[in-house]
Amino acid sequence: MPNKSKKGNNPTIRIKDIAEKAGVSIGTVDRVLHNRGEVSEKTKKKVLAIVKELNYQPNLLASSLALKKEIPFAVLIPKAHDDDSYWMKPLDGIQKAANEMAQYGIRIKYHFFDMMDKSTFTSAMEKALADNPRGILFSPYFTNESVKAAELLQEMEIPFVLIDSNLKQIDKLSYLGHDAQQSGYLAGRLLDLCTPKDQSVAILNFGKETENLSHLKRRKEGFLTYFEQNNPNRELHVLKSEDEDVEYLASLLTPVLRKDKMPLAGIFVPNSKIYRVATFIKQYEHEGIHLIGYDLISKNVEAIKGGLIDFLVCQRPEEQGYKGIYTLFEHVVARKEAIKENFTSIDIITRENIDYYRFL
Amino acid sequence: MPNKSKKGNNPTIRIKDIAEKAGVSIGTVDRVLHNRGEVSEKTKKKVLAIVKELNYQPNLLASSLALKKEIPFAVLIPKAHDDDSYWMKPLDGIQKAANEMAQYGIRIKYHFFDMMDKSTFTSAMEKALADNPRGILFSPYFTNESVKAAELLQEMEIPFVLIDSNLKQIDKLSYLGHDAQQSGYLAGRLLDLCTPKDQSVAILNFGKETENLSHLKRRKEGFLTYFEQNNPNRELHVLKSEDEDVEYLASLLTPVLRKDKMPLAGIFVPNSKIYRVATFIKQYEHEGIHLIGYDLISKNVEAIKGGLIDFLVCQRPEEQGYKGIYTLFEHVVARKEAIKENFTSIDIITRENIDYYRFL
DNA sequence: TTTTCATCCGTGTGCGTTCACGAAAATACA
DNA sequence: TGTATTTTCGTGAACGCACACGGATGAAAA
Repeated sequence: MPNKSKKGNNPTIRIKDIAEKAGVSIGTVDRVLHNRGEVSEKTKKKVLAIVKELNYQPNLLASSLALKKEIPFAVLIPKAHDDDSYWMKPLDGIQKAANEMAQYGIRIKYHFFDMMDKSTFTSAMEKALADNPRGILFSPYFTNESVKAAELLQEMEIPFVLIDSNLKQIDKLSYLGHDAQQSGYLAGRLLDLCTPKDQSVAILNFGKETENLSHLKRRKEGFLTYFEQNNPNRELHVLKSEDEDVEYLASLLTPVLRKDKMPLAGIFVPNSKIYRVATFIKQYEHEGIHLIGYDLISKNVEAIKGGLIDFLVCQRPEEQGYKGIYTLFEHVVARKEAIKENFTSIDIITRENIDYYRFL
Repeated sequence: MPNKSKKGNNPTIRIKDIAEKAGVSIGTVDRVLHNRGEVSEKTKKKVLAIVKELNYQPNLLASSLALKKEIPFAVLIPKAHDDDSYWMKPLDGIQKAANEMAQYGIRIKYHFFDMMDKSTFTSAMEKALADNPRGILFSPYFTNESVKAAELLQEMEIPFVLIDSNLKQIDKLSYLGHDAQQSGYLAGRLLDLCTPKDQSVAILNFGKETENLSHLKRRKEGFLTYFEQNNPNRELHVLKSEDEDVEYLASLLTPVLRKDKMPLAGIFVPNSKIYRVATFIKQYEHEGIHLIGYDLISKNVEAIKGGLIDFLVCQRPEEQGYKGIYTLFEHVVARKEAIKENFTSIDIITRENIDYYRFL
């Protein structure tokens, strides 16, 4: 009899069904499927043909039940300075994925590196490799070191996914992140939209900032490109703050704000530090200046709810972490193909919709 | 020996472990866990205590492998008029969930009803109930009929989740949808932001529109509330178009557009029909009017990319479908608790970020 | 012909559950 | 006390798959 397992109309085909149709035993089919040899070319071809014909889909449940060994994954991301840090967020997503996949034997080992110190990245990667992970998720924060690591991983045939930033030239399993240039472009659009055309806008970088430099650069490019293409007459200030201190900010911004002909109407900060500017705006009572920044860290959330920040651009860091692990899982356990470049959406957050952006 | 299954350090505890510790057989433990009687109070308590002590987590894989019977779910949503219809989107999400959960024996039966005809809802619900589903996902499009159905489902002890609209007073497993009022409020904010304060804005309803009326009402309320609270001096036109025809629209809008003192600067349509207005704007060359509407149906996508629409508010219908099924699954198979009111995010879509809103 | 060895393949066991079946223990009734 | 019931429990076979082990076959070497 074929199989009457689930009483559904379209019977699920099992290894046994293939075996019967091919006139061999399930052991043989198994050897073919995992191609671990010990089977003649002839029967191998026959089996493969039938597998294809019946469109056999292995039962993941039974598979990982039988295959009772662990599957170690490694995660390599920057250390979060505190609980409000950006890098807590991918971690949340990763942990959620880890919980869901514990059933399938997935075990995740975390390694953190210091964003100030390249050597910690390399040594963390070495530690990660020490326990022979079946897959790695990491953030290629330091480009050179990451390229080297990626090449090593390729040699060792360990699949890896990148989150947050991309290594374009490298053949990874997948990249999960946002399009930084486009997000800057979007920020330009939003700032342009909400400020009078005859006033100026500024982009402000924090100089001490060591966060993902290539991202910052590309966000800035996108922002500037927007005005080039859509409003070239707009006066633009490109500012750099050497300090995060409010007094320093005041000394930097006040001269720009004072200009009479083209007063400053909006400020864009291409990372999560926008809340610093919000603090300045509040302390010095400059309400009315429009602010756009990045990321749903709690200080920013507070500022946007208080009406100090107009827009936050959000790159779904939790989703990056979650999907990153999920992609590894699907590749290793379910042998599925992955999407090479998987851009997360660029969310526009305002005071009005922020409460509905809770990632679970 | 305890168990050395996964070679992990913290051993997964199995039914067998509980049985041994309680001095009974696994059959007994099983009976206790599924409390299907035939076990004395005394041993039941003992087993339960040990289950709790060891924090036993059943192995879903083994469970659904052994439990080879099907789990039928029913889905009850409005019929999509065509492939570009809004109601295709939740369906996509539902189907994605269905594929993932086929492994666990989940089988979904679809029932569609006509948005013009209440009786089709009732009869579809009857059909759905006919094959004793273990869970139902439906859209309570017709409130009265839905309340009745919900009460029936409660009696029959069939868990159900609602998508798209909510039945507040009803005790459902979960509601998945957006906050309609707040999305209208957000639309007000956006339109206010991108139009000069001394010009007027309009909200336009299509009269023939039979789509989810309570949603439309609440979106409108939110929109009006925004202006009441934030810009009460703004001139507001509340329009109703009896026809979707461009000529009719022209006859309706032209007088409003012509006003010299407070020319019309923006139009809000509280549903996916905004593309009709876009067509009108283009044909009658009224570029410069800002448009805000709902939903990523392809006609709207086209219009937003062409620069005719400024913003689309998106309620993630695919996610509603996906999560709806997922919630049922978790409740029925994994016996997890669900979140009663699960609002999806209210996404702001512009020409700049639309390409990154592909749901998979 | 018998022995040796490599190649190819089938059988059987176990993964953690579920559930039917029937046996044992406890209780009822005579 | 013995028998009939009822209650309570243990046993074993699946579910689909992975893999170890050993058996069969045929060709080459003795």
